[in-house]
Amino acid sequence: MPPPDPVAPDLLERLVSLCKQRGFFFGSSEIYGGINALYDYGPLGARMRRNVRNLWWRAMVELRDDVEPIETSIIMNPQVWVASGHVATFTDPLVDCTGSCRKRWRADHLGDLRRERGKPEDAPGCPECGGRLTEARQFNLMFRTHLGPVADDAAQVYLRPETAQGMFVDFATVVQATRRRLPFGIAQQGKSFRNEISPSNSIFRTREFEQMEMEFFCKPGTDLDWHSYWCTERMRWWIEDCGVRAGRLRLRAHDEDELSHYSVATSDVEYLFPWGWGELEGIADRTDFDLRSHMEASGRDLSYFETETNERYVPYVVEPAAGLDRGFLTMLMDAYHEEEVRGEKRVVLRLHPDVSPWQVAVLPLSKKPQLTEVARSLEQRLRNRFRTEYDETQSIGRRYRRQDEIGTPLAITVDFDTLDDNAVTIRERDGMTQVRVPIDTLEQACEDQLVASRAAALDRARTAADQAGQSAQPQRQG
RNA sequence: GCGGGAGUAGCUCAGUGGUAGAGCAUUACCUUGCCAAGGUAAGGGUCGAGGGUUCGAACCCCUUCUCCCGCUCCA
Repeated sequence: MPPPDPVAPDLLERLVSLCKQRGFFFGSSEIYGGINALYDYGPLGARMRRNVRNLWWRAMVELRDDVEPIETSIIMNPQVWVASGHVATFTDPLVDCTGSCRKRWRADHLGDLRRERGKPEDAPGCPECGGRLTEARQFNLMFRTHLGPVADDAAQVYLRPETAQGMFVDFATVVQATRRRLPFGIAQQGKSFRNEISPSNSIFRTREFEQMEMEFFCKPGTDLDWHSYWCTERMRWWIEDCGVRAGRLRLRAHDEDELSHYSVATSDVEYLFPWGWGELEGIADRTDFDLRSHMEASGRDLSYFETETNERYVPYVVEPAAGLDRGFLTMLMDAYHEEEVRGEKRVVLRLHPDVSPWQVAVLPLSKKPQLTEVARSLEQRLRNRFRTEYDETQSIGRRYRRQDEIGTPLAITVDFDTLDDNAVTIRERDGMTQVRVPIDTLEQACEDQLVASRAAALDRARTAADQAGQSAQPQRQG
């Protein structure tokens, strides 16, 4: 395994600061002092987050002929969570050390933790210091609430901790409605909620988050092949569609003793964060566990009849489940660069042009009416094709930097020559190069530049091991 | 819950008993006219909250609230 790339240790702090300042994301409810581990997405963040979500939708639904989308309710019949095992087992049993180290442990991991420290698995007390441990307390990670006006046990419901169960529960209905034959997938994006004991690392682990999940139903025996297929495809998506550098990504197969009770094979897509490798997506072969559980609990038949072979079976499921917020954070961190330009620090987000909040910024060289009028109407015109922003405040250099900082790949500048030659300059973010193009063909020129920008993003994602902290050579022309 | 860190301007922070500050950011005007430009001016702070000590508290003492980081959590 290659050594991990060096990562600036305070990168997260600088990025979080930038994100608040520029409106990507920030703590929720801040005027009331905030609330632990919950976040709001600001104007730029909401735009970018939607772009990421759309890229997934495009790749997983629109460009495929074997996936159907659904959107299921966040609150479901509570029996769903009994059948899925979440009521019984989606818990963290915790014990606290009352000895010298005062650490908190997972009660069900104590044996492993002791063994890692060279102690017998059944040794008494704290794995670290041997101190007395408290009784295990059970924390169910599901948020509870009540349905209807009476807050009694009968009305007890849960906020979903994963979107997946919606796909399982609706499997037969989707098959019926779409006349689908296996193999095919059901996909959905949506919020999930987990009352995490210890959320951490900004928006990486939060209690409210958005999942992008797809359950791919297939014939038993073909599941491992499909698992392999989806591992490849999902890695491709992170790198090629989102521009995340391959050198910072890895696909890690779970060890046998690490597998969930329902899975025979799971691989995680992981990114190298400043705090270590973190999971962006889990690709699990869930076998027929979920459908079978719901068949038993509901009494409904969720099996599938294969007409070609006259076989009836319960489908196996391969599930690629990605975290939108984690992907969002990953793309920001992966794109963040600081470099020296003419003795000044330049902060630039080398975001993929399909991810960046804006694609094209339209800037009059100065705030003279004859320039701003042209620039404003140009921006209006380009809106039909691109995500555009107009900015006329302050000096042109400052505005270029401001756009760099939020990852806008292209800036169009209207100058005094424009009034004579009917042409404008397009300035590109990464190389800071400029070309002059006639206004008549501006849409096509922008499109060409974005194609080039996508190619550059792809090239960087595939080949660049690590550019953090390195200075790119500034280039200039025109 | 435990341990650590931190709450002062939109952001980053300085200010350890004597009139609340800096840089950046924001707004307006002037100048300039292609890579974080110069000038002038303006706006913006119950110094997290409460109590105490003191002639006087951002600063000392007590209480409290909140956020951040870690405690290996599987999106």
